Amino acid sequence: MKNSFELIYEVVRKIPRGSVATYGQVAFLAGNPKWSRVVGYALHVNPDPSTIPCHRVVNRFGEPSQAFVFGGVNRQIELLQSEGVELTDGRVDLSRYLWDGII
DNA sequence: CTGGTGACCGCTT
DNA sequence: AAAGCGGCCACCA
Repeated sequence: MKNSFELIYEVVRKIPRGSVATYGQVAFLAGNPKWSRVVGYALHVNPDPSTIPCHRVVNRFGEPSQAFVFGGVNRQIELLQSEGVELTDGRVDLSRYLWDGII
């Protein structure tokens, strides 16, 4: 019996490199579109940041979370750029880099 | 044990 | 069309 967090972690772990997914997308793939909040908390505990690319998860506006205490809010932008994701005005073009969910 | 909060989103009026 | 509200899970005090 997997907890909701496990499902969320698995979905986030499946996010391909060079693409980004939104909390709603992860929540939907996890099985419940209303888990968007749970997704945020799941990444908050982020038990394994090495395997869980939380930096690839952005809010609905394509911006990184404000409370992203991952070692610096800018850190996330740096990581995304390092993967090849183009950031526009601190925002990600969801139309171009939004993960289709087709792995 | 209970209450409240949190990296959010979708729906209703 | 816009604005406001609720909802789910887990952890903390």
